[in-house]
Amino acid sequence: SRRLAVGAISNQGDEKPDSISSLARPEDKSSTVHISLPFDPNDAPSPVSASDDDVEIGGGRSSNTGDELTHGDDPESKRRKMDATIVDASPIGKPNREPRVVVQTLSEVDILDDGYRWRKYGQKVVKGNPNPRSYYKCTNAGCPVRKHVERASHDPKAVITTYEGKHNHDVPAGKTVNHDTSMPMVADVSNNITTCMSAAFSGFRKNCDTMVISQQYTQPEGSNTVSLDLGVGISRNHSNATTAPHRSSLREPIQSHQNQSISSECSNVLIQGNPLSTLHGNLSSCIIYGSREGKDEGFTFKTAPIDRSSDIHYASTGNLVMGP
DNA sequence: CGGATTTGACCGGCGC
DNA sequence: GCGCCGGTCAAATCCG
Repeated sequence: SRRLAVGAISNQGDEKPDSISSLARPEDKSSTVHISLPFDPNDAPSPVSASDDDVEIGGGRSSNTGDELTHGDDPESKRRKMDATIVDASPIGKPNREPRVVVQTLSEVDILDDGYRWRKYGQKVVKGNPNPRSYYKCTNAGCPVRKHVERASHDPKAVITTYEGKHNHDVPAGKTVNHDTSMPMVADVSNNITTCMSAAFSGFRKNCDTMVISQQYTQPEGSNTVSLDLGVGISRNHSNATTAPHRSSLREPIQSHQNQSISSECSNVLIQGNPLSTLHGNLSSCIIYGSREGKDEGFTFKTAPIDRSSDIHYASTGNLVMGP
């Protein structure tokens, strides 16, 4: 079950089930989340991998060699060959891709505080996007996790953060007070979507000092709908925890344009695995619907317009105070 | 002064 | 084989 619980990353080996989960986390000013997780169909065969459209579980390539993290080898294949004695440890094409989590947030700041400490090691302008992409490494010794952050070309408020790898350590003390280590994650991960959600949610959790998530996870037989009710409570205004430069004076509410529902309070998470699954929960002002990532890595949540009809969840659940 | 950031160069993959 | 491109390195610089 442990593997299942980490289905999204189980192909990478082992370790803390939510280590990767903690990666995905929106910032306080964020309103949307876009998560992409790799799946190993062999590890976590899922009955919901029906759609190629928006959600496909098991889209990830089954590498079975994804132990680079476990073994502590730095899988970097692009090592500069300054020294001829260096031998590439990963001779096979690109069999072992690190787990990748793509988080798209709407934020005015680039840096999303996910509880970990990052050191910037590069910046590059990539084709098709005038905004530079910044590259970060986890500063924790031996931690292979990297991430890159860029703003979407089409939406200057959309920050796309891509995480690669799994943290082999906990959130640095002081960054996050993660009291609720026993927080019930998704217990039954018969559905990989849920796994992804657990990843995403735990990311939220890590963002907060205290966050109680109670979930009711149901998947009616023969239905393509997954319901996930999350009661989210955060005790602390976490805005102080962010390392991002603060334009404290600019506290105008994030305007909701097309793909976002804005509420600094708790709201809904809707994962629409079109057509295969719909996940309802309460989280942080975001609607997520799954989609497949183009390549082999793939599981992607994209944001979708919130259905205001579901606003009832605002009242019925969570107190996710994301703002100051 | 130590750690983080900046930035140009370098490297390897990939397409033509 | 060549050039483009994304990703990384590392020296220089910045900053607390």
